[in-house]
Amino acid sequence: MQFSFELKAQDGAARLGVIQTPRGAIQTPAFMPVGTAGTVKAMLPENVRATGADIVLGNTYHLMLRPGAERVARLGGLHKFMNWDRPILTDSGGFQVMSLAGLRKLTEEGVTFKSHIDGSVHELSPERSMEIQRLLGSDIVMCFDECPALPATDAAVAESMHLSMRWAQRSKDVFGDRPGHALFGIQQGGVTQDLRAESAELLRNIGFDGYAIGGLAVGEGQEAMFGVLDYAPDMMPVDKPRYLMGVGKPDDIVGAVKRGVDMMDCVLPTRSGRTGQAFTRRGVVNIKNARHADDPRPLDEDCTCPACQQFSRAYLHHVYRSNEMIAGMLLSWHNVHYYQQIMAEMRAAIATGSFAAWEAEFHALRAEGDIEPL
RNA sequence: GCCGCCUUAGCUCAGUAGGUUAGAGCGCUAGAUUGUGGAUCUAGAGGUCCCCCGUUCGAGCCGGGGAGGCGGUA
Repeated sequence: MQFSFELKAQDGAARLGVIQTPRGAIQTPAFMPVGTAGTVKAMLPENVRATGADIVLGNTYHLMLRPGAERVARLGGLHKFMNWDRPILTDSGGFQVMSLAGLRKLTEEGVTFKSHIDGSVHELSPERSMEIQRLLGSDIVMCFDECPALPATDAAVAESMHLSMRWAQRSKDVFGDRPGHALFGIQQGGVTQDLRAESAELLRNIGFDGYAIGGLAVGEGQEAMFGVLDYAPDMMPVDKPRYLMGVGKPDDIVGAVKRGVDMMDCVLPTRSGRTGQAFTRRGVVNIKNARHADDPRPLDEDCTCPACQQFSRAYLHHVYRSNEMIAGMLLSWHNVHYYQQIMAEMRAAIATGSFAAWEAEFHALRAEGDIEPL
């Protein structure tokens, strides 16, 4: 089976679709939990799947350092290795070009990293990134790019974008023809419309299976990000999936879907889960806060996840404060479940042309705030 | 009973020749976190320096007495 995308419905700019891959379908708009090092941290694959996730992420840079792409390949590929037989999207390592800025050297050829684990030196280039993602067995491969931190000058953003576009061409050249596997280009250009348009055109000329919007949620703020999303999705081919990388908080995701984004990923549900922050319909709950210590009520009375069905806020507070591993497990589970719940509701709303009404209710419930203290 | 050591933030402890507003780590109270360095960062609250008396311009610090704790010894 070939990789394909079918647009099934549209409601305003919001799109309902389905991506077909040999490893299963991905209903869009889709939220993709992040499993950087071959695990959606603190969750079993079967439980990630049960929340409704069709696809998870892996990371080129982290898996390259440990356990090593060749080793994963020898062991049968990333899907078998981490026991997730559905689609996997792998980030190219481009984000680490930014997040590990202190540990790397950037040239036209690529990036030299000093391992944060043992200091060993590793080279990452478009060619090597493609090879690693092939060895991992990734279903959706991302071009190797540079994700500049914002704010930055237009000149710096333009120079970085042009480098990423040259790397995109090299990525495409090496990726070649791999039936059933997709290669996504990544638009850059910061918050400057002209640069975004130029980047999109360069990517369209190369031709990809999907188009990502990169370089957002890196310090520009939600208003600026939505400003870009007001025009960036329309710069992409209508018949290919559009992937907003690294976003975001629940209201970021709703705003992105509203503006025509089909796919998103973010570490927040799992990272926040591990650090005591829960996302609910009524906003954020910091379970570490002392006010939950005696609260027998669930995190969210309307939620069907195990954390909410089987445990009290008092218990979640206790296990978090006691550094018990189940705290990160339960809160991650809840957060991923909540994110997938939102996605399912948005897909249903788009299908029935009621996205605006759904969105209004989403914001109204959050405006009410968390449940009253006891 | 005697001898020695100890007593400073919730806990474990620093502390300057005797000199403004007494510190640290952890804990506590909150905040941040967006293609995951299981990371990190930010802010805040909290003190009868065991008690009393004395010396001194000035005592957590020096002297005396007392209380409590730990260890040794008879």
